[in-house]
Amino acid sequence: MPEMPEVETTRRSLKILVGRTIESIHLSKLAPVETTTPTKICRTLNKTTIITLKRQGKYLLLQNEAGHALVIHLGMSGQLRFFEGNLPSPVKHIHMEIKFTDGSRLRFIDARRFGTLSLAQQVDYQDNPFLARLGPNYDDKNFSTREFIQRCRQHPKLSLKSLTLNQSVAAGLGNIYACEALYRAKLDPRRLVKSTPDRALAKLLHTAREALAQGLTYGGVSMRDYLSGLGHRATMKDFLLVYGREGQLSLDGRGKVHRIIQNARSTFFVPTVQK
DNA sequence: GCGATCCTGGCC
DNA sequence: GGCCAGGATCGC
Repeated sequence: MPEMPEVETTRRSLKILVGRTIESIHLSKLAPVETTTPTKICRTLNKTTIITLKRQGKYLLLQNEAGHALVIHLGMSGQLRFFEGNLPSPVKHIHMEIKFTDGSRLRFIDARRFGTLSLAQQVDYQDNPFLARLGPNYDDKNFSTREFIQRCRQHPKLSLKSLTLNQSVAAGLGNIYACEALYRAKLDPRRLVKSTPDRALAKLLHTAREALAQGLTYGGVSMRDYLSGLGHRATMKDFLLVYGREGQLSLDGRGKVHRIIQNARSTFFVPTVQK
């Protein structure tokens, strides 16, 4: 999926939605609506105005004046695209289209339908089961190293790779940045949390933040189908140290990149560097 | 914990 | 045709 930098890039590009009033919402028959119903989504948001765009981990929240939010997860292939004028058509896999009173539109396009649309109506969003499960955001400045380590210790049997992908420990990393963070921390993705000292976990938090921050600087990875909300290509792909480099040297030339499968996902790492 | 699974599409 | 894909849940 789009990971945190891609979602945050999308959020920033969609701030132009603020102040727009929803005229209507159309959901496709196959729209990945979870934990609520299309009717509820429409009834809750129709004729209301978007006042803020927030993000929790990889979830985007479009919040209205009543504090109710449409919660969007882009899954693996989801895109949000905003249009003011002409619409490119025909476009396949449009699963949601919001029409605003000024004639502009927001589309949710998601070929694989791994994305989700849901609602959060309480101030703390804890009524949304997805958001309730999330740990603190990696980019939350109040998220301390101490708390991160405490949260890691709740899962002693997880491999470090599984740990970094676990959104309840800390939210925002996906497969690419998990590989990048582990490489930067010189930690073997197969290593278990229980055999990893606090110092190394602290390092991992730091490198995860570094990798995400760099991703954000370049506006996301843009592997094959990611586009920001306005349709610009991103370039972070050119800066990945290990992800997607099986059989090649890491980008910084420190060793040969191997690919293994963990939890049915590819892990790229450099065994001679990561211990 | 791990593997299977939900989907479609791109690439070799 | 087979393999791969930025995610996350569910059942064993």
